[in-house]
Amino acid sequence: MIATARRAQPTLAMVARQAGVSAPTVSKVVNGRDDVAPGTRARVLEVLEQAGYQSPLQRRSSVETSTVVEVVVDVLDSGYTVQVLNGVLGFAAGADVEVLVSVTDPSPSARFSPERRAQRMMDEGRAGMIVVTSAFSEEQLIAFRRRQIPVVVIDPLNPPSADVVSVGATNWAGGKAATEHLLELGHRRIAYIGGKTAAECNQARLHGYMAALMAQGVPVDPQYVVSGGKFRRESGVTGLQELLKLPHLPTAIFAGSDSIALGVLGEAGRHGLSVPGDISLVGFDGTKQGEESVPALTSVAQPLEEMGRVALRSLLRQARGEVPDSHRVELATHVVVRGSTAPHTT
Amino acid sequence: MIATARRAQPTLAMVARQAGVSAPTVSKVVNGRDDVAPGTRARVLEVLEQAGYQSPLQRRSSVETSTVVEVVVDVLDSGYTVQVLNGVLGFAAGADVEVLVSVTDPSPSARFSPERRAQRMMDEGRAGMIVVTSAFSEEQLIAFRRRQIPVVVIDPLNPPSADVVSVGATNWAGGKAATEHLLELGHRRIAYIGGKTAAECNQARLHGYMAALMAQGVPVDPQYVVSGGKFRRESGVTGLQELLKLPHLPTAIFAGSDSIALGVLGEAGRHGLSVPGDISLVGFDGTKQGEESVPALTSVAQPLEEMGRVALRSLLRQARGEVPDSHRVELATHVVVRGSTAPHTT
DNA sequence: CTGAAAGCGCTTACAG
DNA sequence: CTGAAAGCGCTTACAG
Repeated sequence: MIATARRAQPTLAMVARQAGVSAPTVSKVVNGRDDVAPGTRARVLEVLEQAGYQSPLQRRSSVETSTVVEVVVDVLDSGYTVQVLNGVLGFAAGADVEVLVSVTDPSPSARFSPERRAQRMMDEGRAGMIVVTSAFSEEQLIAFRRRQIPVVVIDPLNPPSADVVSVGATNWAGGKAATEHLLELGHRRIAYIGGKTAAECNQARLHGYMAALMAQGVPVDPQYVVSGGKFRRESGVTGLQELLKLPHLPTAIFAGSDSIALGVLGEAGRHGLSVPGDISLVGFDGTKQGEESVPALTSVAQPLEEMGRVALRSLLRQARGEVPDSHRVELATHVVVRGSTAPHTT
Repeated sequence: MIATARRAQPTLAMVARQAGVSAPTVSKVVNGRDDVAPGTRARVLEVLEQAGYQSPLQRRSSVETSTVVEVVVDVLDSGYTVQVLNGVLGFAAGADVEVLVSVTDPSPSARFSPERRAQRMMDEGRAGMIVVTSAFSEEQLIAFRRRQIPVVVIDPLNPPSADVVSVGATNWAGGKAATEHLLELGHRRIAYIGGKTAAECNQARLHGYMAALMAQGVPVDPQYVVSGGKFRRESGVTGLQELLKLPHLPTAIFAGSDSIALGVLGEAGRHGLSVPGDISLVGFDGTKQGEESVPALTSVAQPLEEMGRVALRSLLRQARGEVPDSHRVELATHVVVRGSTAPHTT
């Protein structure tokens, strides 16, 4: 598909002629003066929009200004976000793009409401937005698209609509591979401690886990499936506590995230359980924290930096007016075997 | 001190009159045309600079544009940088400031040389720069200041000159407190595994350690002072290996950073040494990683987020033309006692 | 190389 | 509320 050839930039005078008013009147509308009749204003606004009028400031900034993309994150605490951001930053350095990081405003008073955010992005001539948070609703994301602001969502909680470009990882395949690894080690009582139940990625991991068990003819025991609150340590702590109440402790646990796995690891230590001696443990994400824990965590690595890179590349393509090949890209996960898993001993 | 009252923005015509040339000539200089005699160009440039001429684009952007500060980091791998950045982001959200994160270009070809960076910051009307890397030399930092670009350095490796504002932590006091903690637990053979030897903060920590020992009449044994390469895991790994060669293993180790301490922790495990059973271990920084290791690390916490906040506040003050109270601020450290230290047993 | 003249795009002040 | 007229700040085309 070929980008529409741009007509010459319309001037105030051209807009005025087309709207059937004088240049000063258009000037007033553009500058938000209030001495314009509502009907006139509406008509002028329409022509302005339709003609794609840009003030000289806007026009220049889109030419001379460096490209700035905005990355919206919840908070930079998890290794997950940091690694995605690293990927974005890495690609940005090579592409001569600058990266603005903004944190989702936790307060509901919403100084940075999506509305204001969109307006600001327009004003500042930002190239687009990479979303690494679930703070934006589907409708909000689509609203950005309507304003022609390119958006890419990283691993959205809900199945992404075709109107929003998203980058994720092969969660189902990863969950399956993690469970297969444990099965190969001889484990049969394998538990899953999940993250946010409704999250698309959590469901995919859970179903990958179930698929692996079923393929081996191992029945899925609902007692061994613990839904966590979030993809956080606490979920691992409470998750293991629940499992400890069961008559038969599982011999292996697949955790929905490295954070959860690290929670399990800490809690196991507190109960005198050895990992991998008593319990084999697999995480998900492949974060640095998991790599550096003792024992180091076997984990399903998501290519987080790669996801950041791909997100930025896709965003820049959109900004150039290219149509993305696909509105959804999933990058491969792979199991990294480290010290937290061992063969099942009877 | 009162900020100088601003004169009305000079126009091209005013500059032209003052330089004794016509407006078109000034226009050419401003726009970098090459049909201007070198002497004329030099004279015009001087008047432009002295008069503080801004193009209409620059003028508006400093009024209408949101405030953007740039944070320059080496790479977002260490918890240290991430936490400082979190502090900056937190304060930024409240102050309606946007944060641009840029990574020090590792390649020497230097697409982002300090020169180009400074130019870009001027062009884009950035409010200033927070530096969390040692990639800039003292001279380069001062060069930024000369161009009126506010700069704040976080915990510089070298003692900061009075021309550059810096924010750090009380490293000496922290090193002393860490060592006192170990002394109170009854330890006497206490080693120090340091980071970058020449770094100001490393020296301060080392000397705090020595001060604590000397105050207790414990001789400083040079064998127990291991200079690490960097503030990284590897230094802890090799540091412990060196200590293991000594006839008497220390009963406690004060590491110059949490990363080093985690390196020690891992290596200790590999040698069958228990922490804190055989060796008590104290880190420095108070990072999340240290908090989440098993056992959790006793550490000298730096108020990293606070440092980020203070840095941004100071930067914004500079940007407003206020003179900082001090060119150097050190925020208090404090020992957080966790599982990696225990009383000395004989 | 330089600058008087013309021109461009927008805004302002004000008469109706 | 509207717009003709004047003006502002900058740029362009070109004569010298």
